Amino acid sequence: MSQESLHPQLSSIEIETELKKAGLRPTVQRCIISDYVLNHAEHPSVETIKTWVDKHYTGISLATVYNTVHALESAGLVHAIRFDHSDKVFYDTNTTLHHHFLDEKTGELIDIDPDKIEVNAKLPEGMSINEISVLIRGERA
Amino acid sequence: MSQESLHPQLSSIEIETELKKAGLRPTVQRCIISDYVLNHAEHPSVETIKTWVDKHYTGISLATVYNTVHALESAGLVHAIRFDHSDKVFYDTNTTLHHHFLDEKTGELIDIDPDKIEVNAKLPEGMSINEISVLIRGERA
DNA sequence: GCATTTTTTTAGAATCATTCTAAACTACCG
DNA sequence: CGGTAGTTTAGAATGATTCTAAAAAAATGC
Repeated sequence: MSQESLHPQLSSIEIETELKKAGLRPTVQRCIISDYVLNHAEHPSVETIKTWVDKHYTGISLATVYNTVHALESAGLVHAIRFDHSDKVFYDTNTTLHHHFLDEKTGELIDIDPDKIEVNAKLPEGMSINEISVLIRGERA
Repeated sequence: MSQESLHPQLSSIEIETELKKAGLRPTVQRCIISDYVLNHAEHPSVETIKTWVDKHYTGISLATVYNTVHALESAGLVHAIRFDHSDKVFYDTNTTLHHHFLDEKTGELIDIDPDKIEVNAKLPEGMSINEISVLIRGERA
């Protein structure tokens, strides 16, 4: 599936090396949180992460969840995204350029591969483009 | 300029009728705030609005600024937008479909007319499209 | 290994944007 | 006018996030 290219599933062991490679110490807490965020969650918010963590482990503080997502973000493993419809920050595992589809019925957010969307922009003189991101709102059958 | 089609400049008198037409009482505070938001500001945040209001008038409360932008929003005169780079809500005067250009150097946000950007999306089966919005990040010379 | 240094985790306090509340005020309608 | 409904207000409450300072854990050096 094309899902695979968007969310490469790393095993728990790989998480540890992934963190190390990114210059982050693979502490217990970080491994737990990062495994969830990078391998299992879909655009989670901090709230989502904390809820999941609390259900499966004890004694991981909210501050650590924040610390960890910030560490992942600075390391480039994750991307903070925001949308008009919510005041929450979501974290996107997919740090390569891609687009989003928002199901307006369910609120579900789905990654769209960049080669599925073609954008042609005629911008005014002097505007240079670094990045284009598209949000499509709609519904899934 | 194409600016005109995006930000129709209403005179203060028209503001009053505009508010009435939208079913909002044209109170003194609302006229002041709405005139700024609809006629003079560019994608203001509540903070921006409050700062401006405080500089030009006295005794308008923060709560009223919030109340007013919410009223404008429910009336469809304004649109709340959020971007990855900021945790603030911005209000967009232009409620018709359009796109945005974000100058990554200055943080300035510029409206882009929809006919300047062509989008071709090949979505998976069963996804219907209600609206497409494009954000271009780049720099202006 | 053990002592030292550095980084991480933590609980709780602080902050910031936003919403709520309840009382005072204003606008509109007869 | 006088009453009713809508609006404004200050300040309290909320919710997300950041900060703080101390305890814990990990890495480093010998």
